[in-house]
Parts: sequence; structure tokens; C-alpha cells
Amino acid sequence: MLDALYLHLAARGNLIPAETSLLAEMLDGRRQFRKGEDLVTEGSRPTFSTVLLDGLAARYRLMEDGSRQFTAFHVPGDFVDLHAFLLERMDHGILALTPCRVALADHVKLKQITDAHPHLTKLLWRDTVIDGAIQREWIVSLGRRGKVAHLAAFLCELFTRLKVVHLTEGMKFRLPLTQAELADVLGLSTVHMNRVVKILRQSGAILWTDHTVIITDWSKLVDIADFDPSYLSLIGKRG
Amino acid sequence: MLDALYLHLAARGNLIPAETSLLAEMLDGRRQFRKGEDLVTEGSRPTFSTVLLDGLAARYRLMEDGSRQFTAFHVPGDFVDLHAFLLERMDHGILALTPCRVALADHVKLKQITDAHPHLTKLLWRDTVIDGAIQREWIVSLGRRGKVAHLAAFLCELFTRLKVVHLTEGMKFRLPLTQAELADVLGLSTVHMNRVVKILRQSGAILWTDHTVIITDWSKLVDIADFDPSYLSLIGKRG
DNA sequence: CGTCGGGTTGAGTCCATTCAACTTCGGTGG
DNA sequence: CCACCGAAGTTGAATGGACTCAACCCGACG
Repeated sequence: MLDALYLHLAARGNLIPAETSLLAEMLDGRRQFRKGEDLVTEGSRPTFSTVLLDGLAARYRLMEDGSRQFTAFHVPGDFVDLHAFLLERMDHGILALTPCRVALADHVKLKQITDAHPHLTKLLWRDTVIDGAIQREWIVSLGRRGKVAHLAAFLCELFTRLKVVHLTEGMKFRLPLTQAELADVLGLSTVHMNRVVKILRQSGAILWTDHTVIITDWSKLVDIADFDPSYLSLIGKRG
Repeated sequence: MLDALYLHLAARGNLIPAETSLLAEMLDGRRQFRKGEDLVTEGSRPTFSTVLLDGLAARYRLMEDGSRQFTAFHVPGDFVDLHAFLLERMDHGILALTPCRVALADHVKLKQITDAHPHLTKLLWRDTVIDGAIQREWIVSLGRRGKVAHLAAFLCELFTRLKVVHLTEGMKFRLPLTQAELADVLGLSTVHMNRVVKILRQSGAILWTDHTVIITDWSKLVDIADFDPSYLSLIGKRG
């Protein structure tokens, strides 16, 4: 079922009913990945693109010294490597952070459909452009937010995106990440990541135990983060 | 003249001759901006998109505390806000770092042309996707490169991009930026930016005086930066 | 000549890193 | 049942990176 994708797209643009069937027809492949597996490997030349149906995934780059940086974080409904349709070669890998179920669209079909359907093409194009807006926000977070604010902004973004695909319960959501993985989002060492988490917990804006986050004071969290959800280009009300 | 744009696009994909005339027809507006002016202001809803013909520009975001972060850097030939065609509202501004001459494409025309020409559409889409790849590289630089390496990587990227549009002379190029502006690329204070520049100068890989950079040892600079130009998706040989 | 924007340097403080140790918890095998 | 192990989280101490505040230099320009 592609429900998550439909929710994702409908929250970002007007999805015409006829287009949902085009998408369903296009996304006819299915695959499962175990935690820790690569959905897509760096340097490969994929012949298909991937929609995440279930689980969490992240784009990453490895440095010469062995350190790792996540450059994007993906939740169900995300078209995780639609950009691969337009590029020759993957300049980064995509990792399953939890067990993942995905749908696959062959690039030949993707080409046929985008050649014939300009409106759907713009919807997909728009999706890659919003992806870019999220990356810009990450640049801002890394460059000019304090580390506690960066973590808060990351949680705000994640909560907002998860809410769109109905993966929140009230102000609670699952975040099955280790602190070492979080450190690769914020560009920190694991030790310091731990201290940053501690400080944010002490702020009273969240409760965070056992891989579950409860936002107890949304406006305080937004304030710490200097968060403005407009970059997510979501239609309708915010989180 | 749109030569810079043609060079830019031809370096990234196969530009069919008929498409150059479509682009020329579409980009019928012209404007000039003085240094320090906004090409596009944050929060606006532009009805056209902008190709930089001459000068340097940067996308930026301002934080609550007044600090600034550049999220992208633009050289002649860049379609600086093509993504605005697909988004409602600018989540960031675009600043002229030097006097800028630009060409404008009305979004109505852009829509007509992209509705009718799937190949050109994919070329433009691809351009926004490569933009995203550059942003990912900035995330990696901010997160996991040392500051000297980040500066080196920025210079490698810039040199490579300027070379495409014939704005280098041998291993030399103009970089009319203040250190304060550079600091807003690297996410540093101006004082520390100055020290980072000093260290890179001492490495012997570059000469940098009077807003002109000469790369005296390209392989050393690449080594310091851990630079791999593949993310730029350029066809043919590198810098 | 004075001023101003940009560059440079020093000193002190705070942030983030490394290295190291210790805890908790779930799983595994004796 | 318990001893052991490994993964994840937590904490301390010392080092080095990055910040602020402050001062000073220099060349362009009025």
C-alpha cells in the first residue's frame, strides 16, 4: 500500500486522483531491507528509484578518516532517491536505520510517465525541490544554530513530517536511533551528543526515554529551535 | 547573452540546439542589481525565476539573533532560483555579493515550456537536483570536515564551477568576498575565519591576496579538502 | 588629515573533542 | 540461576578548537 506516499504528496501539492493510479502502476516493485543494510550504495548507478513505505532511512557520506555524516533523514512516504532518476551516479549511500519496506519505480517507467504527464512531473520535481529546502535548513542548523537548538530543530522537523503520515500519537513519536546515529546528524562526537541530549531534556520541553520522544511543551521546543516550518512547504496547518 | 547559462547546462547534460532558443525566448527579461541588493527577498512569492549572467550571488537565511548563514553560492550561468518556480514562498533570500546582471523567466512561460518539452524539463529538473547535491556537500563540510578542509573544499568547488563558465585564468580566479562573508559560508566568526584563511595560506597550496586566489598546488588543495568533484555531475574532465 | 571598512593579532572564556572509566540492560551459554 | 559479554548510555578530566572582546594596522576616500 502506498498510503504514506499519497499522504506525503497530498500534504505538499494537489494530487489528482488519476495520478495516484499512475504512481501505483509505476511503483510495482517491493523490497525489504534489514536494519543496517544499504537501500542504495554510494557510487552505484541505480536503474530504479525508491519510496520508503515503512521504517526509517538516512542518506550518508563517509569521509576518508572513517567518520560519517547524514545528509538527509527519511520517513515513510518519502521518495528517498528520486534524484537518482536524474543523476548518473550516487554520490552518497542510503542506509536503513530500522527494518525498511520500500516500493521501487523503474527509471524507464519513470521516464515514460514524466514524458507524458507534465502535472505529475511537476509534483515529483517539487518533491525534490522541497528535499533541497530541507537540506538548506540543515545547513543553517549546522552553521548557525547552537547544538541544543539544532537538536530541537531536528525534533521539530521530524515530528512535523511524521505527523503528516500519521506516525505520531498526540505529541509522542518513536525515534529508534542510537545517540551515535544522532551524532552523525548533528556532526558531533557521541560523547558530546549525549551531553546535548541531556541539556535538552533538562529544558523541560521534551521527555525522551526508550527511543520514544514526548513533546511536553511544543512552543518551548520551537523557541529553543528557532523553528519555522514554512520550509517544509506543507499545505494547511502545522504541527 | 546567455552564453554562461549554455556553458553551465552543456557541462551538466546534453543540451539540444533547439532548446537553446527555447531558453533564450523564455529568458527575455533583464535586470541589474547593485552589490548588497537582494535579487530575491525572503518571504516573497516570485512570479519569475532568475539566471545569473554576471557577478556573484548567494542564498542566505537570517537567524533571530541577527547572524546569517549562506546556503548556496552562485556564479554566472547558475539558475539561482529555479526552485522558486515550484514553491509558493521563498524560505530564504538571495543576495548580490557583487554587482549582478541577470536574465528573468516568467513563471507562466516557464510553465508553458515545461508542459510542452519533457526533455528540457528534465534538464532543468536535473539542474535543481545537482543544486541539491551541492547542498549535501555543504552539509558534509559543515558536519565532518575541519574548518581548514572546509575552506579548501569550498575553493575547489568554486574553482571547478568557475572553470566551466570560463571565469578562471589558468589556476587563478577572482574571489571578491570579504572574510566576514566567507565566515557566513563556513558558519564561523570573522575573527576565526581570518585564522583559518591564514592556516590555509601557510599550507602552500594557494596564494590569496587582493581578492584573487591562485591555486599553486591543486593536488595538495584537493588532499586538504578531501575533495571529489563527482557530486557536481560534470561531464568530461575535471579542473 | 581623519574616518571607515576590512584585515590581523592577542587574551580569556566557553564549547567540543578525546580518552577513559563505569553503568545498565538484554542476550547467551555454562 | 548466574556469570559473562557486548551495545548503548553516562560521566569525569584534560586538550585543543572556536568564540567574544579588544586593540591595532592599513589603504581608500572625502
